[in-house]
Amino acid sequence: MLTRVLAALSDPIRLGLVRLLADGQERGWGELRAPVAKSTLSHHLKVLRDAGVTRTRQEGTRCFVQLRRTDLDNRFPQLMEALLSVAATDDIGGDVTAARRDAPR
Amino acid sequence: MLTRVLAALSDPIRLGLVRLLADGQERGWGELRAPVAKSTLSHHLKVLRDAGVTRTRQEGTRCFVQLRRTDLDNRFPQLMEALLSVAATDDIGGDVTAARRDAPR
DNA sequence: ACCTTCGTTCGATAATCGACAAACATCGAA
DNA sequence: TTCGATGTTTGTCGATTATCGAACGAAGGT
Repeated sequence: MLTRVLAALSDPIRLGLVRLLADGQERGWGELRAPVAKSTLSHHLKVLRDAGVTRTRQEGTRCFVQLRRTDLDNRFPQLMEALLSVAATDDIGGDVTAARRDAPR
Repeated sequence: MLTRVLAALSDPIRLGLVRLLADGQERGWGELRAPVAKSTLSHHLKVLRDAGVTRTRQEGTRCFVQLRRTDLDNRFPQLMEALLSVAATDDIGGDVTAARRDAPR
């Protein structure tokens, strides 16, 4: 549902997460750095997952998040491109980053 | 703010209103037909106005609503185009219509 | 002046949301 | 098997949201 996706992306932190994943690279949950508690981050990732924006893969005790770019592009042509472009220009969710893969939490 | 616009458009009724106004034509408030009370409709129009999506012109005792298409296209290139295309395909907010200009309320 | 129309604003209510800490579940390592 | 690391779930808080009906204020018409 389009409205679901728009609601999911109408939060700066979630949009920041999407920006971070925009290169198509899978990211480890533990790499993600956002100015919220981990339970809140888990919540945001669940919202994105439930809206069909991201996919989560579990591997042992840790999991990896990925943007469902091709699915989104099929269902909502041009939308992510337009969105990511504006979000980058305005640096929305710029406080969401990724730590080095071997960085301590 | 992008997130503000996304939040504004994440409601089916508001997206329906935007679809209705997508042709650039100005519409009389009284023409608008949505399955909500008039106070609720007023609220939705205020949300769209405050997000910079629409403009309202008052003329005497009635007012006219218009999509700020060129402003939106300048600020958020390609966004409305992508959004309106998907919304049309999925018929989101299809229960929002416009009555004939001389129709009774 | 009075009434009507039009849209906004005001409460009220129920639902949802973002945030946190704390408890929990799972899995690998020691 | 005990421990530690990793995410999720739960409970709670305050803020926001969608909705309604009713009251309101501004114009215009009678």
